[in-house]
Amino acid sequence: MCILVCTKLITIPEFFVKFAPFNLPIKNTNTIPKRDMAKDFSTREENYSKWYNDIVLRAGLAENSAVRGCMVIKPYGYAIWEKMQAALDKMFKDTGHVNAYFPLFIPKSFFSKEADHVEGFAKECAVVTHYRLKNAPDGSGVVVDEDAKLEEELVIRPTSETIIWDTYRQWVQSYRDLPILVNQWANVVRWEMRTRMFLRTAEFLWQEGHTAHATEQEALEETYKMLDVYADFAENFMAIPVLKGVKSENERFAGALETFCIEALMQDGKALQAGTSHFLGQNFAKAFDVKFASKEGTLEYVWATSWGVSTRLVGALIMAHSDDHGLVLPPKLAPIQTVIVPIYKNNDQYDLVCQKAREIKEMIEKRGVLVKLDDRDTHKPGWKFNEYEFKGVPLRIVIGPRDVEKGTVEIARRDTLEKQIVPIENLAQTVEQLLGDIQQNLFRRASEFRKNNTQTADTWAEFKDILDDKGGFIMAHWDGTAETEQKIKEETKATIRCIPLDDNKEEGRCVYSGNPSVRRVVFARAY
RNA sequence: CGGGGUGUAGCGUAGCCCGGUUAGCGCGCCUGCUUUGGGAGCAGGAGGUCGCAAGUUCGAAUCUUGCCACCCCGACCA
Repeated sequence: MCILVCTKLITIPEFFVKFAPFNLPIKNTNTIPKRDMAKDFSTREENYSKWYNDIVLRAGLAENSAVRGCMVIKPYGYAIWEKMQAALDKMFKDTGHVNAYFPLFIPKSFFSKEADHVEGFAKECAVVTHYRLKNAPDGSGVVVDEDAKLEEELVIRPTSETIIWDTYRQWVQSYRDLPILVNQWANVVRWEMRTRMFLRTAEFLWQEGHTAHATEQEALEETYKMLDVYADFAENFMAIPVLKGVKSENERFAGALETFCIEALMQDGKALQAGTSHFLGQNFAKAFDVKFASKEGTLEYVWATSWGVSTRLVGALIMAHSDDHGLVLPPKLAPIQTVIVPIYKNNDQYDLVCQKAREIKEMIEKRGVLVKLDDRDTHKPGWKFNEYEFKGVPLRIVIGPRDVEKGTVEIARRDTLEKQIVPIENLAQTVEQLLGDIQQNLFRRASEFRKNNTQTADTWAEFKDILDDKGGFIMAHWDGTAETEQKIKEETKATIRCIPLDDNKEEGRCVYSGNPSVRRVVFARAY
């Protein structure tokens, strides 16, 4: 499963910009290895979907499992998720949130309480109906014990609003109990028809924040605040520029009054929603009867938000930065930031070089850099180079007998594939600086790409031409109706990704209907 | 759930039409020697109920039927 093959080849715009020479006083050997086309993984241009899949599998991020639509996240992929979790969790705590955990199972009846919400999720819920197995009478294995039918069936959470709001009713009596600023790290299940590793799986990992507030204003502020946290994370950790905006009615979260999102652009010109923050109004408070006594002594329904990002971000990370040599990771999210590969011809050299390598490792680690020394004798240096390149390790340090003699190492950066010889003296500082450069360069490169793939369309013909050509974000006028949006989707598969939060008002005519419009919105084909 | 396709070693595959020695090859794996600054070479070796079940036949990876799994396209979606 999950191995998608594109029906047509997508041209990947060449966006790699030449990187400025390092501002370090060192010789640049700069031999960029050619990609060996005989190797058995795809390029972006050949087959983008396959390229994506090959990276996930070959970089050891995840693999398909025995359960259809579910993946096994392997240690290296999980390590990336853990780094994302660590950064986000800190940001949540820094903005006053605390973690908690709510059950995986939700009583079926909870879903009937909020009409839009059930409408949105009913079609993709896994349901637990029994609680016991027994041996089959004919000895063919185990079967469900029909006598163990649950009185009330349990839904495996597709999201936790219902169980959380049922709980919040118990927690809230007075304005003094507010706000509640809770986040949970959890798995959820949405029974998807078609799945792709990380981008859409039946079960996925995420965090969901659920907050309760006394006033509409405060809840709205929370919604915006968390959107900003996500945008900050995307740009500063993932090195992916994102558009902040509000969703159209069609794309809004089931049960929300307003859904805000960050939208990122992938290298194949498709958009990917990288995070959402919902203003839920009083919908859930009313559905679950969560009221509080205000200072004035009146009984009010509380105001709510929810917000989340998922393991889908790992997919975004892959598609935003990686190249035909494999994964490219931004240093801030790389489980291994620098790998050291020793070169040697015999045992004496091995001992000499590895001893120096260990010293270097320690020196760099003192700066808080995650370093791995690969001193395995079971693989050759060339093999290791390719291995770590494919795994997206930002920096590689190579040290051999000649280096030990001269007090140098070779250092290669993954983003530009450039190599240079640098002195061991101050190496830790060099590494630190290069990691910072790489982080910045990736963001700059992705921003450049987005800029080059964001176009305006004023006519319907233009609109369709852009989609047929290279895709990307299309800024176009829209008459604000769901009907027009639906028609555009049916004809082109492009949807409104968001209505940007910026202030760029501009009178115009809807690209489809010709009706008046006050601003451009962002269209794209999306994941 | 509709339409199409594919199941042969850990992975990728040849053989299938037109049934007939011991099912072949590449990668990977194991052993030994030589190697090690961009995926090492040579020699030897291990590994297969040919998706499952039934049928046709002297004989089935190959033909027939049924089932299962997976993949692709559509509807749905973070």
